[in-house]
Amino acid sequence: MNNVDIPSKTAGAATDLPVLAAGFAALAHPARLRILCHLARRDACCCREIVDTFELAQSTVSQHLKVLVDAGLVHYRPENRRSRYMVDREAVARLEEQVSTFLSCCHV
Amino acid sequence: MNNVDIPSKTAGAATDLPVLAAGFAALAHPARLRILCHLARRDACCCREIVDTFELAQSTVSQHLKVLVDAGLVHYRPENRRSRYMVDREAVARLEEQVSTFLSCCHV
DNA sequence: GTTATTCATCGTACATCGACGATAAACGAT
DNA sequence: ATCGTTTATCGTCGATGTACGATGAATAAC
Repeated sequence: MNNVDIPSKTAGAATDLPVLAAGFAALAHPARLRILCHLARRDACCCREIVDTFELAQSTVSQHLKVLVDAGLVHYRPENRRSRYMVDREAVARLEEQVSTFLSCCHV
Repeated sequence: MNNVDIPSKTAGAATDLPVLAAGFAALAHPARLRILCHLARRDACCCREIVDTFELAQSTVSQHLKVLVDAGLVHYRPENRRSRYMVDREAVARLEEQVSTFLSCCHV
């Protein structure tokens, strides 16, 4: 019911719509897009650096980061003082693939 | 501030992050993904047909359709009795392009 | 030990979402 | 004219999102 067969080149990859929708939701805020983009430029960031970069309270940034981490798009490792956030590039690539597959099926 | 320069092949296409985030938001619900997919299969649909297809109240479907229309992904023309909903395939293609551009910039 | 820094989490306040039923308008059919 | 169908919109209710300040824990520096 929540799966869609997609005529893709990658054989038999059905798309799980709730999962895909969750991915979209994680990206549905400009601040998170900016954060993700910022993370992608550097290799790793601590929360503080992002707070300094954007004009947001530290708690707000922490929340946005959590959303990205929960969505699996960002890696998180608590380090000594600063925590280490890193784009999970494979996950982003995977999401891009899924999004592309889904959207191209909608404009063939 | 909300624009990101992306090293894309398509020259000079800066991405407007609030706009992109709005696109993501429109797709951030499984029901809307299913509706969009359904619309893409048929050429055009009335609201009723979608109501019959999915187990949702008519008002709910109408709301979801409105979101898709407001996001510019679906065309809307009120016809005699039934209204006519149609995927705007160019808009979807455009969004796919923007998403791809943004996401690939995040996993280079 | 004390202090400063960094961070996650909690609580709060407000806005928005998502579902539904009810309703009214438009229209075809009788 | 009346009835049934289709649809958009309104109101409501609970859940979720978004922002912030406050707080406490961990740790580096002194």
